[in-house]
Amino acid sequence: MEDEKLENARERVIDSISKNMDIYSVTPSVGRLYGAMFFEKEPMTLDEMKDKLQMSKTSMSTGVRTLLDLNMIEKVWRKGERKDLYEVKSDWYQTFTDFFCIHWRKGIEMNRDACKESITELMELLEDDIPHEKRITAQEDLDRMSYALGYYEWLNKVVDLFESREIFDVIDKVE
Amino acid sequence: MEDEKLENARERVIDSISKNMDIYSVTPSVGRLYGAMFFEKEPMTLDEMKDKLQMSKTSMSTGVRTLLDLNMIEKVWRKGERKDLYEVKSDWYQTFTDFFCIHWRKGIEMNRDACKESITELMELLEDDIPHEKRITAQEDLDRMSYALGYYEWLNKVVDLFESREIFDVIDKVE
DNA sequence: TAGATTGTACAGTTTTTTCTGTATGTACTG
DNA sequence: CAGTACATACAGAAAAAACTGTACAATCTA
Repeated sequence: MEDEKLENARERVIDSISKNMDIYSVTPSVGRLYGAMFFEKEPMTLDEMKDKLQMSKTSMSTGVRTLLDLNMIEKVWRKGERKDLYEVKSDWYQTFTDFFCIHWRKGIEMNRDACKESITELMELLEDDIPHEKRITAQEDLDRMSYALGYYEWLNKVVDLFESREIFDVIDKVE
Repeated sequence: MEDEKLENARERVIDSISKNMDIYSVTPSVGRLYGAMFFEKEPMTLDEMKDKLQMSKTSMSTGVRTLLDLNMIEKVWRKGERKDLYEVKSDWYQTFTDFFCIHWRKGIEMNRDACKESITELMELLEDDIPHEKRITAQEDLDRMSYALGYYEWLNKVVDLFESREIFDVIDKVE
């Protein structure tokens, strides 16, 4: 009776987390795994996960690796315990900023490099004596890429804001 | 000759954009479509896209819809033109904040509601006379959910920061 | 109104991703 | 050292997603 109510309350939240974990580019199964771990008092073993979620141990293994890569869970060491133990990282603010930073830095860097390289090429091209029409196109592309570069610079600063934790000066954590 | 250089410069950037569009949860094909439109001076029709990308018109149609949903491109009206025309939105800062806000609000709202509902249930449960052990569990779950709620509140404020454009007071746009 | 033209719904195919069971390497235990 | 317990690599099966071609509804043209 009380069990059921407790279970329902948990299940609702786990379900919601699972459904929304796609914002972290993660499959619902992995989301469910995270949700399950979130409510577990003790760190979990792969076998416990597999029993809980009724899935293969292999899936638990890969799911755990995914969550580790996302810095959402961590490995716990406990003496005399042979199995690996995992629990969710307790600081969700940190988890968010980690994800945000990794996610966007990745996208920024590569695009910025590509833009820089192409900008150089186009500038060289513009020094040559080329048909007027090509010159126009080159100049337009150059403008576009320069705009992109400025945007990436801004975005980088936004990421810095989170990475440096200054964001918490702007928006206080909620206790 | 110049054509080739121009093409190379573009292709490099389009390629990079395409590869990195997964940060917008978008397939490389759609990323390539976006990249192509980015460099196109004039708004494009579906047929032009299909010729450019050598893909089916259906794919262009769904791709365009995806990009429209993301507020990354917009429909352009031009008199005497029967075909639909599309071009990339020019304000990338706006595009970013739109995406950021939609993306995170979605995740927040549902989880927050789930937490609220479950919190209410658990509080009711705690008013009853229940076994000590259950009481402990209920209280622990309650704490976890309250923490989550606080975090979501914070995240909401972060989204507000972007939506209200105050972020540009914190981090200036780069010209 | 008949005849084109255009965008998309839909069904089927291909490709990609997720999931599982077995097999294997590693590390602990006695 | 043999024996056990564990996590994961790998290959194949199942499921999901992306892509295509056809069909059709809506809109324009004459």
